Amino acid sequence: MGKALTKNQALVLDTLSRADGPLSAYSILDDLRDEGMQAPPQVYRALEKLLKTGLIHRLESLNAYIACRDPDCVSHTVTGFAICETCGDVIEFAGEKISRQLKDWEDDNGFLAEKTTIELRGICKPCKG
Amino acid sequence: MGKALTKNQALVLDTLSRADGPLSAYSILDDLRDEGMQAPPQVYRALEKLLKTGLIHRLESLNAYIACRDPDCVSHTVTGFAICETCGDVIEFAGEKISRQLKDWEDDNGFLAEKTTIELRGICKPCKG
DNA sequence: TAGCAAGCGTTATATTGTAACACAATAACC
DNA sequence: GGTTATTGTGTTACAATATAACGCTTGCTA
Ligand SMILES: [Zn+2]
Ligand SMILES: [Zn+2]
Ligand SMILES: [Zn+2]
Ligand SMILES: [Zn+2]
Repeated sequence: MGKALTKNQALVLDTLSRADGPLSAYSILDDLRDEGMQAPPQVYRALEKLLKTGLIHRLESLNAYIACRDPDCVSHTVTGFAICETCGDVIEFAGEKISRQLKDWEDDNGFLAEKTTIELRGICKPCKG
Repeated sequence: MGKALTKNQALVLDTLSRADGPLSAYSILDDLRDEGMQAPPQVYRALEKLLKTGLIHRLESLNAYIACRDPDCVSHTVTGFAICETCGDVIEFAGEKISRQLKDWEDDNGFLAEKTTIELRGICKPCKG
């Protein structure tokens, strides 16, 4: 049972859920000025919590955040993101096989991964036409 | 035939090559003050060029840069990095199989990746003991 | 020799992220 | 209940990362 969110956490999550793409911390802040959010630390603290609970993801190559839209995300070993450079769309994918390949590499090399980042930057199907 | 590097590009590459781990743009700048490097744009422009030619890599999850140490790096479809949170070591790996899995996903989903980021954050073999 | 592309040096600014502090709400415990 | 530990809050100030824009130089090359 996941803990209830605080007001700020709920606001940030709500903003990310409504957005149709990744948002920077500062654009979240701007969106929430009217709701009483006033300074970066408030946003960053909420983001940190939401990341820890897996409700959102951080896109490292964009310095941006996105709400998790995959219902079984938690069950995946790794989550990948395909980011369209043209329309900005982000597709979250599971990559079970990739996950296994990475595990193999880890086992072979004695590396224990705590977090895995997989991000593709390119052009999505609709944008290719 | 790769073009010769300019002075600034050579300086930046040299700094990254000597380093035993990833460096931030600003620490490169600090290292090169005595060599005449004075402001961020000079470093960033050199980094951009070196990235384009594949001589260095950018670690997205660290906002840092590292010299390529894999002799056949260019022949790999994707390059992965395992970053130890304890000692800071970075291991560059090839991931041919992973590359193929990603290609499969791309084909299935009509996505054309131009750049692929794979970064593992965790603990390396020596640090685990 | 004129034009062009790439790089350079510089200043200023934009963007992203934290440290630190005092206080408030919440949860845990006896 | 009352005490205490944990977590979150609001705030100010600042650090770290990255880019815009300008005018100039250099080396090709047509
Ligand atoms: Zn997810
Ligand atoms: Zn697209
Ligand atoms: Zn490489
Ligand atoms: Zn290590």
